[in-house]
Amino acid sequence: MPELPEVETIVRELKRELVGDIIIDVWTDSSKNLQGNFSEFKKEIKNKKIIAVKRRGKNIFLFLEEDKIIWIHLKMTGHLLIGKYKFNKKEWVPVDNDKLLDPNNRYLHWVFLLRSGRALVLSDRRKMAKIVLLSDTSFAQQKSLKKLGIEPLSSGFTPEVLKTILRRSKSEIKRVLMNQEYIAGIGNIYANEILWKAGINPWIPSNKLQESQIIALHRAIKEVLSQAIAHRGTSAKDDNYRDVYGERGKFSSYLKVYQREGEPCPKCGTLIKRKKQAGRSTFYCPRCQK
DNA sequence: AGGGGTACCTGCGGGC
DNA sequence: TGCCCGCAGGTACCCC
Repeated sequence: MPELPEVETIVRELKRELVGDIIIDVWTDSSKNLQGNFSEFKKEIKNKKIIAVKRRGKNIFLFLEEDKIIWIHLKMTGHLLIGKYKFNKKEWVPVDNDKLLDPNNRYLHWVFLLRSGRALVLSDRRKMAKIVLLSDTSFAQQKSLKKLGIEPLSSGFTPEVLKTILRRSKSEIKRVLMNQEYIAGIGNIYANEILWKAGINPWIPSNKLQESQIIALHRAIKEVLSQAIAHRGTSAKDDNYRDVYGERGKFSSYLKVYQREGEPCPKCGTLIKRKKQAGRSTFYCPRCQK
């Protein structure tokens, strides 16, 4: 589900809301999300204070005292919500009635009860989200984390650096953008939007991009991602994404091609096309992105 | 290396 | 209405 802008929005709020709070208990009906044993996990994190929250690519890390790190990847449909919840017969429901309408409350699978009386909740319709308990040492040993590419919004991500990345691969440019080992955090929505903005064909080999295209691509990556963060992420047609308060992301109304098959390209009026690429939908303007 | 496919899971919407 | 199909923001893994 969430890509860099959504995860960044979530993490900023988690940081504000959770740092200093203490996990007093944890409940789940879907221990498959967890790598490892649930009772062990519970024992390790119970009564630990949350001291920091960080993001890396699409990964979320809750740093607890005594060298415990909860690593969460939301995958396609994971959501983190904060609020007051109560156990009603056999399911958790929000105490605040306004939140009953949040579709994610139907799929609550993890509840972290907090000393403050609130809960951090993971909703996950497709149960693919991943939770792993790490220590500083095991954190440093995680292969998939070690392999993560550069943060596209960091100051180190310059046009020169992008050029070096692109020259390394003959793969189609959209695949490279979505490959977390090259650049961390871009998924299908933003890859589509970025390539449209830069006027680049999603199928051209990464190492064939012209200098001017690399400059345009670099600018598009920075602009699209930071604008999406400014609008608190994207809740697309299926209304899936919500922030930790259950609010929609407002970048949806700024999407130019994603889920706009058959609609006119905002630049030239040609109808937007959709084609399968690497098992995903690629939306593009056949005229602007030749 | 790089492209294709499937698996993990579940639900929704469209077509017939 | 009911059923089948394709689709979904991600990623790991297998095959050629």
